[in-house]
Amino acid sequence: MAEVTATLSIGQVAERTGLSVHALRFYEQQGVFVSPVRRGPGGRRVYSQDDVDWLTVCIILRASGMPLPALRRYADLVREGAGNEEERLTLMREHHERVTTQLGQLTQCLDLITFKVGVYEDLLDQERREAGPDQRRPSVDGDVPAFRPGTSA
Amino acid sequence: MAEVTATLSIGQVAERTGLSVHALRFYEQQGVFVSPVRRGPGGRRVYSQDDVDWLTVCIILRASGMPLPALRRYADLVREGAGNEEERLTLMREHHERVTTQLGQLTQCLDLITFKVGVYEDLLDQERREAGPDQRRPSVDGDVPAFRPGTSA
DNA sequence: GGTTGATCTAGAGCTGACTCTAGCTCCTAG
DNA sequence: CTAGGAGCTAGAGTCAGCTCTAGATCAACC
Repeated sequence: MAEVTATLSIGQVAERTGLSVHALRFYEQQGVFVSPVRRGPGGRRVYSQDDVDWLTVCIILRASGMPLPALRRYADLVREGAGNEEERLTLMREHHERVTTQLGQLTQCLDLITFKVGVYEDLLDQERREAGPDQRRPSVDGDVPAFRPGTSA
Repeated sequence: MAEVTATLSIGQVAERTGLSVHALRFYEQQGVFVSPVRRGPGGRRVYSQDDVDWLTVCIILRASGMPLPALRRYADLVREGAGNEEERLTLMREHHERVTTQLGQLTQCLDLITFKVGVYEDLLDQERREAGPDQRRPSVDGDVPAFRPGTSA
């Protein structure tokens, strides 16, 4: 047992995960950790590499919009141990769907932005080409040509 | 002038945009509309098709995480009329960046999920193949094999 | 005339995810 | 021995983005 499983303080974990110490305590209180965070002398939290690994997963899932309750649910299942893989699968598949939906929306948005950016670039280009400084058209009503969703390259 | 530019009540707009009437009033108060929403008899809001079109754009931008203040800023620029295309371009490019960043994160998350789903599917598959009902292994500590970011197909 | 039902305004309330504060305990260095 | 810094707990505060409520108005139908 010469394994010195590096233990980390809350500050160190904050530093290497990018979460704040506040957030770490908050996550703990929310039951996001698989194993209860151990305590060292003086009641201080002691984190293991496993904790950090788990947090890394949590951070990715959070970044993709998984709500904390779902994260807790997942942690609960993992904590329970083998035998509930179906539930974990369900949870992951649900999130998979959320994420793909989101990807769709983002892509649609990217279409829109690309379209708008193109329009404005053309406009500015044209302006520049057309004449020297100070040449203003009567103002296009509202916004440039309407974006028709699905009209992207 | 035989153009009967269909006018819509707040309820109708809510219905066809999917926003709540509350949200519509809130957006208006937040200055998200390009032209002030007109009022009909009795002070009731009267929306035009243009308003709905604009809302459609707003909804897409919101869905991709553009904050309301940015939306307002954009509306301000459009309201001002031609001449500020550079600013609009900047705004859009900024959002473009946010969106691509987000797309990256989501993709990373999708990798993770796909990996986990694969693991659980294999596990369940194996279990099913291995024997009839009730056969439980001593419990895999923590979670299945760690996910190494960037290990996806 | 009475009752819906949609709207209106102003403002309070809610949710999620943190973030911050106060007051206290430790540990370490000078 | 004391000063500083990191940590602790409990709980309050914040922010975005809505959502809901109350109390009033108004048009339309029975």
